[in-house]
Amino acid sequence: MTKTLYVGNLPWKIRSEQLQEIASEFGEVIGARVILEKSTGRSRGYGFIEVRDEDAEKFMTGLNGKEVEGRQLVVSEARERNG
DNA sequence: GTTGAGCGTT
Repeated sequence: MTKTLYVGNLPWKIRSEQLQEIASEFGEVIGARVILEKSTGRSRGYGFIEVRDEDAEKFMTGLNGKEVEGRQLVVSEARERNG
C-alpha cells in the first residue's frame, strides 16, 4: 500500500519533478505533486509525495530537515482530503 | 523582478 506525505518549506523554484528526484534519494517515489498557484502557476512552497507505506518512515526521517536550495524541508504525514 | 506557514489537482 502507499502513503501520502506532506512536504513543506520548499523553494519557489522546486516543481513536482524536482521533488520526486529529491525524495527518490530515500526510496521509491510513486508520485510527487507540488502545489502551484492556480492563476500565476508559481509554487506555493509545499507539495505531496506518494511513497510505500513501509518506506514512509525513511522518507520522513530523511526528507524532514533536508537542506534543499538553502531551505530545510518539512515532512509530515498528509491529511485526508475527504474525511 | 515580491513572499515563507501551511495540507492538493484533475
